[in-house]
This record gives sequence, structure tokens and C-alpha cells, in this order.
Amino acid sequence: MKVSKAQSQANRAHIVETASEVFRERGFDGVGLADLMGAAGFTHGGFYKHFGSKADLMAEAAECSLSEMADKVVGVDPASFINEYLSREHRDNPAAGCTMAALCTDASRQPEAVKQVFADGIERLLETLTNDGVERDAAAQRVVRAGRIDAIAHLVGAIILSRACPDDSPLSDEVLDVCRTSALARLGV
Amino acid sequence: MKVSKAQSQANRAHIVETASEVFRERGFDGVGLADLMGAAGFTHGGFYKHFGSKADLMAEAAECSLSEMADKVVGVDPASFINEYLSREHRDNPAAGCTMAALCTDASRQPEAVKQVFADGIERLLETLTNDGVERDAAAQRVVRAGRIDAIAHLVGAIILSRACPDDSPLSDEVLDVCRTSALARLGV
DNA sequence: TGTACATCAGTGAACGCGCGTTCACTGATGTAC
DNA sequence: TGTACATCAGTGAACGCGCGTTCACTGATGTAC
Repeated sequence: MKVSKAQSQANRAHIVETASEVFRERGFDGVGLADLMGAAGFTHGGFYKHFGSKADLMAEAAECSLSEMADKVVGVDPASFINEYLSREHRDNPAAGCTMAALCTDASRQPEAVKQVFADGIERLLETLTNDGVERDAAAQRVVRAGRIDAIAHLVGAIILSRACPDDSPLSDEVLDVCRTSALARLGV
Repeated sequence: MKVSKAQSQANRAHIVETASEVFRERGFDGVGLADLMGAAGFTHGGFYKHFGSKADLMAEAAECSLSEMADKVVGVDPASFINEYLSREHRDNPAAGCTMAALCTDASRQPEAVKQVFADGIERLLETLTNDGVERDAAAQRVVRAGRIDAIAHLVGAIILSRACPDDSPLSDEVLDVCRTSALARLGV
């Protein structure tokens, strides 16, 4: 059953990617190794040939999707980003959505190594959003950074609140709509 | 070992209260029935004399702490509320803190009955915050309600992001400080 | 008020199940000659 | 280039453990007379 080195590396990367999706959908503690490996098309026994522990995979999976997000926002129009982020599609499909919104609470209950990945991921996203090509002095740069932190907290909180409501709950839609409107309004300030 | 009816009712209420704290600390799926009953001073076997299932206790515990929060904010000064909510004490002590911040993500992965409790709890908090004694017409009331939803999303998101960072992470403090400053600034608008 | 008995809150052992982790095994890959 | 052998990614059974839930039992409470 051995597989070429290249194939093994590709399989490993595939496990990390699918794990990242399944974790976002069901939570770090809501899915077992057998399901994680099964989702990637393997049996559970081979897990420890690739990873030292389940926590290691959590860290790698989160790192993968957080850096993917930082890459994706480069040069994106802020208004369309807000519209997509606070959409019903994003709310209803956490597996393909924001890792911060899906897993920050889970991360807060995991080992420090996992939490460090989240801090690094948020920091990297902030730097990407702050170094947007516009020339600013240090003070102005700090103001921009604060604005980005503020906006991220607002967006993440809105998605999390809307997801806590039952399917087809009017409050869930209302949270999304209200926060989208105010986030867009703040862009114009 | 039987106990008086009054004692049994008090024991039940005590289980719900301690469960609410332990759930906020460790998550709905992060603590077992034996630990929940043990935290209240009982053995696990008696659980089903009080509750139909673990999910039933989740719903009751969340209902208890969410309505407690709605009661607590009545007549509170908004600025001191923001200062307390976005404090390091609140971040570091989820068991005694906001149920929305601690358990909304967990709730989103639980049965609809649990999610309904969260929607009802958020709705009740909103009504408490909106009916603040000031006379307004319907349009102004809608604006106030939108503002409250917006502020809650912002506060909840900030605490959740700060909790995802490792202990003593500078980013964790920064998120809290930045969001506190902007939340207070928005009060003056 | 006193006695006999039913009730039922709480105990602790037990249930099947899925968890994270380990391990002997397989067999194609990669290497040494 | 061909052959013999070591490697090791992936398999599937097994490990001890804690989970949610069930149940026979206990004994003080509450009730009927």
C-alpha cells in the first residue's frame, strides 16, 4: 500500500484542507479522527504517519485557512467584502467560510499552541489590511489598524450571533442586515 | 436518600446555575454529565430525575443566564457596561461572563431547541435595551434597535477574538482596548 | 397524634458507543548492487 | 537496465477511557388511616 513521496505529501495537504472545512462546520471537538480521515478519503489508522496529535492537525488546519483568508482579501473592494461576509450564504455555510467566526470560541478552549495560530492568523490579516499601499505616517497607520480591528470584531460578532439563531429565524436575518448596513455606512465615514 | 420537595426544587435550580457556569467555561460539548452533576455536589445517576436529556439542560442553563443578563442591564450606565464587558476580567472569566460570547458558537451546532433559547434570549435583551423609558416614534425605535444590535455584535466579536489569543498575548489586550475606545466613542455620536 | 406504607430524589454499577491513540501487517516505492 | 531488499504510507483491529443514558436499589419524605 505504500505510495510515492509526492503522493504522500499531496495526501497530507488534502487531509489538512478537508479537516479545516470539517472543523469549521462541526467544531474542533465535534468531529473525530476517523471522520476527519474519512472525509479526506482515508482510514483513521494512518493519521499518526502525518500528524503528532489531533491538536497538531487543529493548528495546521487553522493556519491553512487563516492564511488563505489573508491572501484572499488583498486588493478586495471593502464594500463587496462586507456584503459577502454578512450574507446568508456565509452564515449558512461555515465549512467554506471565515475560520475566525467558526472556530475562535473553540480555539479559546484548546492548548496554547492552537491559540497562538489564531493570534498569528489575526495579526497577519490585520497587517494585510493595514498595508494597503496607501502612504501614511505612524500615527495614521495606528488609526487604520484600530479601525480594521474594530471592523473585524463587528463582522465576526454579527455572523456568530446570526448563526446561534434557529434556521429561518427573523432575528438571524435582522442581525445580518442591520450589521451590513452599519458596516457599509462606516466605510463612508 | 429521598429529599423534601422544596429541597429537590432548590437542588434542581442549583444544578441549572452551576451547569450554566461550567458550560460557559468549557462549552456544551466540553463537559460531561458526571462533571456537571459533580460541580453541583451530586452524583450523575440522579440527572434524569430532573432533566430529559443533556440538551434540555443546555437549553435551561442558557435560558437562565441569558435572562439574568437581560435583568442586569436594566438602567445600567452604557459607558460602565462597555468598560466592564470589554475588561480583562470578563475575558479571563467566561464562567461568570456573557453567555452569548461564551456559547453562541456552541449553540449554532446544537439542536434547534437550544438555538431557539439563544434567539429568545437575544430578543429579550434587545427589548430591554430598546424600551429604556425614552419616548420615541416607531421609526426612531427601529433606529435604536438597530444601534443596539450593532453594539452587541461588536462587543461579542471583540471578546471572542480576544479569547482566541494565547494568555498574555498583546493582540488580545489590543483588541479589547481598541474596541472599548471605539464603542465608547460611538456612545457620544 | 401515631403507625404503616407508598413515593421518589439521589446513589452507584452497568449498558453500548465513539473517542484518541497504538500496533502488527501489507505491498508498492525507492534504493543498492 | 534488472534484481533483491529496505522503507514506510496506508489498513484495520485493538487499547483504555469517558461519554450519555438506564436501572435496581436506598431510605427519608409525605400520606392514608
